[in-house]
Amino acid sequence: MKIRNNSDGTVGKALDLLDQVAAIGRPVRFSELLTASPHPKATLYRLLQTLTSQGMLGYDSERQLYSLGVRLVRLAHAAWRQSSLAPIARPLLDELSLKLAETVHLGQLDHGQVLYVDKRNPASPLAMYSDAGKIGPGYCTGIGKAMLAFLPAEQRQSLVQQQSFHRYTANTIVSVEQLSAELAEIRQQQVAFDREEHEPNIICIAAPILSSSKRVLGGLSITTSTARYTLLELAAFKVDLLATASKIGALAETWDFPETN
Amino acid sequence: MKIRNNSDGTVGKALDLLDQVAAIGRPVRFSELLTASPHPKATLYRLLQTLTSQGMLGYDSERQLYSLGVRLVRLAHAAWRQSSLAPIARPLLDELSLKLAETVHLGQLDHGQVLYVDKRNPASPLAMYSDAGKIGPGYCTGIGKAMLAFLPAEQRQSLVQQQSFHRYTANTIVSVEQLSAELAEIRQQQVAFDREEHEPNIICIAAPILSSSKRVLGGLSITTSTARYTLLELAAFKVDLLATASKIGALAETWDFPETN
DNA sequence: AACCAAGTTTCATTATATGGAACTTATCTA
DNA sequence: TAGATAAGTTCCATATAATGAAACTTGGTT
Repeated sequence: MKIRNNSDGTVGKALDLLDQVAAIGRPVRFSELLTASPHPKATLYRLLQTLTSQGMLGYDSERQLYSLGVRLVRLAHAAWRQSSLAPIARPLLDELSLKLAETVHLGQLDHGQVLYVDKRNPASPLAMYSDAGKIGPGYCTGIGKAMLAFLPAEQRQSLVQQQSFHRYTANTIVSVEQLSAELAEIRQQQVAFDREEHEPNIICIAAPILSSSKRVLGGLSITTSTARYTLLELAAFKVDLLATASKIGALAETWDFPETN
Repeated sequence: MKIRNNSDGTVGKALDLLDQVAAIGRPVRFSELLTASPHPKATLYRLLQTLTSQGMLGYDSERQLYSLGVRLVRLAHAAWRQSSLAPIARPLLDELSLKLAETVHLGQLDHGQVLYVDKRNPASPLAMYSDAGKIGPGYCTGIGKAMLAFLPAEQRQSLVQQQSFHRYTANTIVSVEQLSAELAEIRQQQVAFDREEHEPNIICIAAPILSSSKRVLGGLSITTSTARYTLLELAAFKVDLLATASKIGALAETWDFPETN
């Protein structure tokens, strides 16, 4: 899963360390990091010092625990604001979610995986970082497959190879061949389906968001459960889905950022 | 405002560059970054390459524009999840906001400024300057003053000195002396008020969130407008505010992070 | 076609990161 | 409580990576 082969010098090492702390998912001691670290004690120690002093990590000196720092949240807020996709798509997500009364996701591609950047759930309101920022597998989510399908052949094949397949359900795609065939099908259909491939009873229809030059900017999906709709019925959302996806793509292109803030 | 004196080597330079891109607030060209950069062309170029290859920056090759990268959003999501404050406080914010029917903010201290990490806005949404991930001044917001007031003396004085005062309204505190006096008052009262110091007609009552050892973990505020309440009436929320703040503080201490994810 | 600006690569030099080992706390154990 | 063990921190010669002046390439303009 973690294919970040090229080191990119010291900066790369520092950022990998951030990932390591993120992956653990809770505040962590020096020694715990050390056992899983490719670096010797002194090197790891200095990397942690640097990141802490920079605010990328927090350090609880009472308990001697490192955790991800507040500077990340600040930077991510700026990232979200200046992404051409998320702020533009907001009103369109509202509209789509309201019209269909179903959950809508907006995602972007991140190293072959899906990064969810926004979500609308008609029932419960959105809490910013609890939903946005989550990642999901590329090969067994609607958005993931939709985005992969419309990538340039070379990049697509490379990312397909990199998927680390895991059988979440009986329907999960678990081979490069299966996935490639599915992606070809998606290119023809213009939309991707998640046929309970990631979670039982959860199905979705998804489309890529493309620029005018057909570059993949992101993906859009409508998610529901088998209790509410069959896959066949879900296909009826195709028109609305594609319309919204192309609107977002068009807006993202012409978007001029506000002069100052 | 930007007191990040120590360079911390290459990693520090790279992170400063991220801040620079964030501050511009929109996708930006190489040359624009170069004019504002302390580094020569080649150095800046390689820093950008590294950050882009690491996913901390995105690069639109068609338009030759750099922007903050998706990896930041992923890391911030993890930061939010593993912060001891935000996930724990969630249900309590809901409860408080619902009970009082007013806007509730949760903040943390970041270099003397307030970083808002969560927000609850019941039915009537007041349009104002705050959202998760946003930062606000420490010296003229309720949360900021509440947190500063309860810091250890040495740290408090240092941060008070670092504030760059700007008179947003007629009531804004604009000197170190005024602020120090206000903070002393806040320590006695246990709560801080924002008396239209940041935005006209916006007032709030705020309290620090403290650990059992009286360390400042964050701040909590109830915000409203002068159209709805007077400052005096706002003081009636003190009991509920302090109760919720201390509940959050207690929970944050005992919180055991889930084993795995 | 010649020019200019923006972006990219090169390479010798310099500065920085590295990591083995010694050292200093904390924590456990008998 | 001493002694032992582990965890965290500092040191310093060496190796490695970052630097930046300059040359080069690319794309656009007159």
